[in-house]
Amino acid sequence: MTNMQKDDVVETGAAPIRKARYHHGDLRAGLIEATRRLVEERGPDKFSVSDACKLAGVSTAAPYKHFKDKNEMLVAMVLEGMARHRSNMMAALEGIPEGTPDRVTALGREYVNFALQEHGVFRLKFGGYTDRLEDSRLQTVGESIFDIVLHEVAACLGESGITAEVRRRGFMLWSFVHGLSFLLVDQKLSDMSGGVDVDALLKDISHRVLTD
Amino acid sequence: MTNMQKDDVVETGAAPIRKARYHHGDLRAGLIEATRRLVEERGPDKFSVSDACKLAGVSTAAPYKHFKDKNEMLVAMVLEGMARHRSNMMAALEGIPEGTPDRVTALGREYVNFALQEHGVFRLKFGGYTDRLEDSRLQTVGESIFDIVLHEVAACLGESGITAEVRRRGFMLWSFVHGLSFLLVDQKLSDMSGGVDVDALLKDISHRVLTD
DNA sequence: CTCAAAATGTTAGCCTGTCTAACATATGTT
DNA sequence: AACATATGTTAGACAGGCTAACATTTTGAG
Repeated sequence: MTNMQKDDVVETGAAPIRKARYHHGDLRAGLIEATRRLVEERGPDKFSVSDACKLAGVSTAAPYKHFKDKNEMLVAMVLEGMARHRSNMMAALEGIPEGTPDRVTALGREYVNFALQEHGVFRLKFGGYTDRLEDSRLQTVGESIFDIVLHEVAACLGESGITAEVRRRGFMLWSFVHGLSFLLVDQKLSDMSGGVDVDALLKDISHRVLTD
Repeated sequence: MTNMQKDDVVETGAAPIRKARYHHGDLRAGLIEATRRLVEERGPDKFSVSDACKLAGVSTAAPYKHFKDKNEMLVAMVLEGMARHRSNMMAALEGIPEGTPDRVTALGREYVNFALQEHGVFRLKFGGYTDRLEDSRLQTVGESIFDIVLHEVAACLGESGITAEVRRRGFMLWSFVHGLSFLLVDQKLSDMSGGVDVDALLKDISHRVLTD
């Protein structure tokens, strides 16, 4: 039986995203994008490879030419997301005077923003589902983001390098902002504390951790 | 075809946990325990209902007499775990003078302990996988644990009731301890900060947040 | 006590989803 | 043009969640 040649129709609605040819052009990227959309919309555990295939407009076997398995697809998507996260963090520092706690606060705000905006990525990266953690590239990009924070903390404390004390303070800040992100994503703040102001909270914490 | 009558053998090794009769006795509890074990050992996403059935020594259809679906099984297990968490938190206060920050620190330590000890429960409760959040009983037990913290924070601040400021400080502390728990579970501390002392960190944070 | 109803188990099997095997088509290098 | 390689397709094996139909115990009303 010979394969059917699909028509080269411009897609109308929301679903598939290509002019249906035998070869996609860049299916790898297309699948990552489809994965991202689905994970954000339906959540990581509702995600299925076959849904991603429908969205990308290919058969359910196609992804396995580009990814080892479902998990690799998710890792690839998270890696892209974390790269975005990193560049957002860098951008958040623009125009804020060096060595001020405001820079640390800005990083915290951006961290929280990302968690809320791309909570699918955030949860896959940090929700800690077993084998996804083991990818060393994920480890690396995570560290590079923490390094941005450490650099600002050092500047605020008047230290020239990343001393043990800088690490300690940086880790305190990270813990706080990280936990805050999870609680906000889970809507604990609005549910269990009245209308607490996130910005004020971040500023307050930065001050408390960076002084003394 | 008639069902086979199983022998009433005392089980030897690790696996199934009952004297095989047609009726289990308390299958609901047995399945929850099996679920707990498997989730802790293999992680929440590797968990399967059929594995739990093997461990409990019943057929794969049996659970559906006790739980609506897989998700309900996990919710039931997490509810049990959170009850344990709550009583551990209460116990952690024993023998520590009232109104001291040491009580808050002790609560933080116990929170982190639980996350490390029962990280499967912790991740299911807070990793935020969609529909599990929607159970109001999970919400309730979570709030009751936060209330323990708020009570101690109020005492430290010399407030008689749960004021807005008490909530704000309590939320800060929760954010910190919550984030710390996630980072410790993910082993970020040992990887990215040298040998930072968790106890000292908790004490330091309690002090910073409770003063001024 | 008796026996019907309710509770709780079992087997069989459907369905969805992951992934592999075998095959088809496109691309690019010579 | 022609082969190798890359990338897609269909068919189907297998696992896991869940339901339907049936079996066995337990319960409780008379």
